[in-house]
Amino acid sequence: MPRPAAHDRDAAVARALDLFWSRGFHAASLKDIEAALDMRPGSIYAAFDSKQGLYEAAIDAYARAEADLFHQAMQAAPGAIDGLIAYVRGIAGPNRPIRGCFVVRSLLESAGTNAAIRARAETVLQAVETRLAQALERARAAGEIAADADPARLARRLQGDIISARLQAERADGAARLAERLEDITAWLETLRRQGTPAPARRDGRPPPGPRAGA
Amino acid sequence: MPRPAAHDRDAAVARALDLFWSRGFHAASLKDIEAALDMRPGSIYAAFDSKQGLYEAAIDAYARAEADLFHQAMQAAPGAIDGLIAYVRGIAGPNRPIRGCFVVRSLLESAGTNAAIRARAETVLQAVETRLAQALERARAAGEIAADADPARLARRLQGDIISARLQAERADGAARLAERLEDITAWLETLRRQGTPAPARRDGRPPPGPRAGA
DNA sequence: CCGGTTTTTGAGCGATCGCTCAAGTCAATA
DNA sequence: TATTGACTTGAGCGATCGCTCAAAAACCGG
Repeated sequence: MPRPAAHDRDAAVARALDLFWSRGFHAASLKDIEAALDMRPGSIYAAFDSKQGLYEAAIDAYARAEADLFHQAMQAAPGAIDGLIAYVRGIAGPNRPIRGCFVVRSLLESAGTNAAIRARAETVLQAVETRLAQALERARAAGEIAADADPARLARRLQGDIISARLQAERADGAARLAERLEDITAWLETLRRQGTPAPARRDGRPPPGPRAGA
Repeated sequence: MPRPAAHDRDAAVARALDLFWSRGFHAASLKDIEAALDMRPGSIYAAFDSKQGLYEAAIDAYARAEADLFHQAMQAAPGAIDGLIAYVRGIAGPNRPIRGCFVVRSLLESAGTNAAIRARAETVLQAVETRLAQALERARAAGEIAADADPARLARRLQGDIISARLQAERADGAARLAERLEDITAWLETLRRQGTPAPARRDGRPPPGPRAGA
């Protein structure tokens, strides 16, 4: 009975993400958006309510894509540290943009002006941090890294390092800068692994001792 | 003969910096600027040519202030590594804002929209990197860190870590996050120092061997 | 092929944007 | 104290902003 939508919502959000990623929220005008999505204002507002609604949809899509990449890397790897290394290496993998993290860009731009976007960006960053902490906790439980390592703190550092590496992609010669920083991160992860127990299996039934501050 | 300016240029730029720092370039309207500087449009344009001119003046003032802090820390310290540690600690010192780096914010916001600001931000980042590399080279020459360390690469990593630490200040509970990350950086600098030659003085007249990749 | 429902269109709304400039203000000189 | 000339003021410019809505278009079930 009804007329079906002429546009593909996911594709539209993907194009919006690309636009917002390169121009930011304020500098991307509705004229830009109309051109990028090949949609007229009425359709855009029917589908996304507002420019901000579209931006939030873009953040969500980005977060989902990032989570997928993470879980793919973890699932394909034999151990948690291997998975983290694969994930980090994949950041400069083929078909991946040489750009800073979109969520970080969102957080900075919205910091003093838009509480809703800021909150969404924070939530995503927190979710990533938790994901990393869980992987590191798995690595600790499996004896891949030191039994007294602090997964939560290590996760904060790892996330900071990844964000920082990706930020370097925004500078001149960004690809080389990004690659170098990713190398440093993987080297650090290897260092963590070297501090684990040589035999991966637990030797007794007792849980490992409590955490200490990260290296 | 002429009427002297009623406003203090440096104070005006400082207020503009604070405004741009919290709202960014696009979201800071001229109404906001008029209020922050307590100046009317005519005076603002007579003094700074354009909103962008004021922004560039703010970047320059920020860069100068950062350079001063760095040189003060280096001058007061007995060695180059001590100076770097003091500088890093000072980032969370009293009277210092709990905020991400203004130049990074500028780089990200201007990336896809404003080549002039982007170039200025890049130039400042490059200058900071060079400063750090020179300090690390001094540390290497003095035997404070390993003779085969790569000051340029270590500088890129150190700058990335500092930027990343300051970025954490933009998140919830930013002060604690910032402090933790700064601790990690100083711990890393101490590690570098432990890899230097125990006796600080050069043992012969020959220069130390060439650099290798950083730890 | 028509009637019913939904989507798309695009002109254009009021608000705000960055910015200009003629008039007014004020301090230093003569 | 009158004159001079730079600085300040603020109304308001044209352009653009995000957004609305009535009309036209398009698809589907009957």
